Amino acid sequence: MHEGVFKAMSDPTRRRIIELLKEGPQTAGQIATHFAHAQPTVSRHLAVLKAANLVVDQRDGTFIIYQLNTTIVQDWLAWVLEHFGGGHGDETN
Amino acid sequence: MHEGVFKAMSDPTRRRIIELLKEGPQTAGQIATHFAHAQPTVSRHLAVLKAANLVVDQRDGTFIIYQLNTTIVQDWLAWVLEHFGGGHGDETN
DNA sequence: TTATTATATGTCTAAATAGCTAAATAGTAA
DNA sequence: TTACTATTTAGCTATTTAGACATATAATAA
Repeated sequence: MHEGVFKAMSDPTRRRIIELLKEGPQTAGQIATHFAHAQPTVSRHLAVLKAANLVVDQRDGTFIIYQLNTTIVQDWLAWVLEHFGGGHGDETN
Repeated sequence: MHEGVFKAMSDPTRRRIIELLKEGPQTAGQIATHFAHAQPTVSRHLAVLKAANLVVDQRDGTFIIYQLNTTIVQDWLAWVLEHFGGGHGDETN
């Protein structure tokens, strides 16, 4: 269920993209300027984030605007806390 | 800093090992019985968790007992919450 | 010493990953 | 239509990864 999110989160570039998008939606090109990578490389990372449903995209003319899917991020955080936080493992049983 | 932890967390088998160890220390062999994988495969996963400092091991005769490094798990959770939780990105600045 | 048990490590294979350049696509405008 | 811009996709390479089996190591016991 959260497998894709974990995989997406395992890459530092993608984590930075998520942090960037926390400050607001951005164009694929704008996102790419924050990295030393070639633009297609960043595009691939965006595709991974999109496949994990962590971001949503929306075309505006020739631009494609990426936006954080806050719900998924929050759900994942809750799941992570439930499974690895706390102290004794199964307080929900 | 948390790169190793993210990588370790990205594998489902390792996540299950962490969940198992939340219930208490276990022998490498005991851990292995919970999975369909060959013993060396589980041993390799334990080595990854150990490299990420997520677990600590301690020999007891021929056995090696693995234990969760709760501090690292908590630190990672705090870091994840700080970076991906909340709503506006840089409340710590 | 030898034998046995528990675990790790060597070595290989198949699959996945991240990076690149080049080419394709989608939209806009002349 | 052509031309231009923004972005994705194709195709490739190098690296990493997870899995397996075989072998090595470490501790104990006889």
